Amino acid sequence: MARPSNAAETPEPADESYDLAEQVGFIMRQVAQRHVSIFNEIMGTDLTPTQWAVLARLYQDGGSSQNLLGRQTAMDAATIKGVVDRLLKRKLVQTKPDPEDGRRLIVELSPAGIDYTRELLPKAETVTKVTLAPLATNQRATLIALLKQLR
Amino acid sequence: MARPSNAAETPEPADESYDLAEQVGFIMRQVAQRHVSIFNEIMGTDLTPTQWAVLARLYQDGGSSQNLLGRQTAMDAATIKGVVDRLLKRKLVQTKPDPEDGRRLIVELSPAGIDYTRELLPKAETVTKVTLAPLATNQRATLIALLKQLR
DNA sequence: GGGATATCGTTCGTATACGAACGAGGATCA
DNA sequence: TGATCCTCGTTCGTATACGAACGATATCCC
Repeated sequence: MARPSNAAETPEPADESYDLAEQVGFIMRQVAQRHVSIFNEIMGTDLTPTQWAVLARLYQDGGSSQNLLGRQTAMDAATIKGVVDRLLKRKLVQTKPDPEDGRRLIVELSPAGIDYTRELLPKAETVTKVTLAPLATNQRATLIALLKQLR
Repeated sequence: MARPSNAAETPEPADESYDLAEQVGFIMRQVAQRHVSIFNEIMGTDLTPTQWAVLARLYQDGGSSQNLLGRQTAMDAATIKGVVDRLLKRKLVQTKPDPEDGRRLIVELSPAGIDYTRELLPKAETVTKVTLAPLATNQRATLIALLKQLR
């Protein structure tokens, strides 16, 4: 059986022209999948992209409250909690209450987490390089610029 | 506390230059989040982007085996099974064994699924339009072309 | 024919992702 | 001070996402 056709109906040009494979959302999902695959190959499977985002952000800026950390790494409160919990279990981060705000939980890298992150930084750069490898240098800049407009 | 510094160590230019917010993977995740948010607003919350991908693909091409359907919609065997199961529960798709291959399960739209998909197609096009709205027309084509090279 | 190999669907475990609801703590303002 | 509103962290439920392992079925090839 081919695509459900209805010769009796008035043709709707808009409907006929929809091709899943041409939609930005679908293409982006595929690109993201390739990127994660590259990430896993290069970084090793024991760390996820999301977990790495947290480590990298903490390495750059030092500790912050859990919610703020979530905002900085593009995760909502429920998601960042799970990620921080798993990093806590691996002793890569540590937490303490904020003395100035009883609601806040400060999250920061543990000494082991600092070392671990520093070791992985070159690999993380490689991940980006390999992901963008199919593009020419000027194309890479163009892509990043366009994507930033769609955030 | 700022970023963990080590004045005593030899500076590593590569490490110092890593900025999470500038990595393709991170930016793409943010763009994907915005896209899903737009999708939910326009389509209504009762259908996910992945479920929609299955409906749209089945509408375009008719039924196919569950595994092939997964490949066409960029999902692995375990993921497509869950999606098909949920669409089955909502009676938007139906399945039957492949008479020519005892291993295969043929998945196709139900009559209700065909109607439902047809109704949603214009909205799905709007999702893409709104997602790309911040870009000029020629920029949209450029972005799609670049992304396709990174699949 | 029959054994090696590959594919298909299923299940399990783990990790995002996020809406919704909740209680505790903080800030604002009358 | 106290009522109101906001923020923060937590928990629950649901839906991807995918590696790994498994049994059933096909196919290949000698």
